[in-house]
Amino acid sequence: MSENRWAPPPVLLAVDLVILTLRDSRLHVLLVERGVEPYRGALALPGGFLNNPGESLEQAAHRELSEEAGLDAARLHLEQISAYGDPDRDPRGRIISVAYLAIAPGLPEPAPGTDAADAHWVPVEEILHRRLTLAFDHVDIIADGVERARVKLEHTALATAFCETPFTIAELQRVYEAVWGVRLDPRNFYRKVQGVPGFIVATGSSRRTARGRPARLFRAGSRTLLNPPIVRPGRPETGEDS
Amino acid sequence: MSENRWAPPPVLLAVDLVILTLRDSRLHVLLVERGVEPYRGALALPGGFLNNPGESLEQAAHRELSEEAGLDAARLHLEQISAYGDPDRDPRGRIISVAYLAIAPGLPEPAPGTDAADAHWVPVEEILHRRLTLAFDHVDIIADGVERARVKLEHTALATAFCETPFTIAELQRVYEAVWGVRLDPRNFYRKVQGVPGFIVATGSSRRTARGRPARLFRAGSRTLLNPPIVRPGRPETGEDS
DNA sequence: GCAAAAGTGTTCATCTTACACCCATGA
DNA sequence: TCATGGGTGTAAGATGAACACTTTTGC
Repeated sequence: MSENRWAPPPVLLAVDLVILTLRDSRLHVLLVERGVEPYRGALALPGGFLNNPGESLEQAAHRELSEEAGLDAARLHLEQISAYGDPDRDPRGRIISVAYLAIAPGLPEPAPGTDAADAHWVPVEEILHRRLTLAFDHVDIIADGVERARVKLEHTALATAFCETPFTIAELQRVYEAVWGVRLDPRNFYRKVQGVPGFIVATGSSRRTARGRPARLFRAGSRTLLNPPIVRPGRPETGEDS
Repeated sequence: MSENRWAPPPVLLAVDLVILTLRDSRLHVLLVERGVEPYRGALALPGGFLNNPGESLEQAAHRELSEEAGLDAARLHLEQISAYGDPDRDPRGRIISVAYLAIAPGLPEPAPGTDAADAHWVPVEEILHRRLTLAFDHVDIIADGVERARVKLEHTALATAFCETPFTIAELQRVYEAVWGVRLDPRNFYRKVQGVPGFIVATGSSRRTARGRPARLFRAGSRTLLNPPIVRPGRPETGEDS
């Protein structure tokens, strides 16, 4: 920290949320339609300014989670992605945004009549591949959040945050497939996840499905770090140099 | 973002730097002795307030890097770690700090007489294991930065940022050993790093050492993402659950 | 020649992958 | 009994750890 005789210019600080969930086996992010300028009418991440003098960044994220998305903040994964501070990222002036990644089990379309009435689940693929235009730098923030989720699926028990408790191994597999955008062999996946000590724990009961043999039910284990990791199928080699 | 009729309270924004390097085969971080309250006389990370209205967070980090550490910002690894915003992290008031991780090849002790005269390289181990007392929440920030470096050594070419160009494979191995705190088999390491396409490229020449066969010299390749990864030796299993 | 560090070959255990096969259910 | 998804066995190939061994230097 430098000397404090000179007063540094204050900035505004916002918290934005990348809320991911699985709907119909596809990865979705929650976006809200902006009611005010700038970017009025455009889709944006839910979020808001840090407004309580005593609240931490994480507490602000929890508050926005319930205010803007109507989500019970308790019992849901929340972690910081990054801070975004380009001088021209917001036309209103110098606004630094701290983005958080939240992950929730499949949720219904936000109910009309609430604060979250103008919120919608949008497939991540539409934003990242079709480059749907969003407000501010929110496409970049979503890309960073999704990449974070992709990486953490390998080494942490993050995938269970996408599932209701209890869940089947097939449901867990759909999480990996949707987030990574790959197909996995169900037989090998079955053994692989069971081979990680502490990852998932059998509840003892089963669940009947539309057809086929009933699936055993599991809940998340106490272990948050996975070893051995659940490795992502290797992307194709792109040989360069020697 | 919420409505803008009500003005949110401004906060002060600081940028702090976790500058890592290898000295004598041990991981060190650069710390400065604080000349002003609070924490006068204590060791702290180099950093300062965001003071130029038009500068991005990353530009501010580069500026602090040259002002406080006397480092030519160009050509050195710099990435954001996280934002830290606990309400009571700074006794002066509400100050949010965005921390950056910088990695540099072995550098001399900062020269007296410069802005960086009160800066010192401190072994990371002393801070993390002996829990040396630092100003603010800087121990946590260093822990996060070191953990980031540890993880990224596996999947990215970050290790080359610790080395001068050109470097030997043994030097690269010392980076992995110091950051991970492990011993690696030189023969297997030798082949492993050469087996990752694009990671390191032979320059064609060699360097004589004090004794022993001269080592081939390499420079960083164009590939930043490593596959296959350089895997960290498995930490011991801690069996829980089933 | 000897010590030391660089670099190579080889073996054995383990992990991954692919896929044949069996199990339990609804229709 | 058939179709379907859940779950098990297993063999071939790839990977990784351990370590014997060769190469090239300074002394």
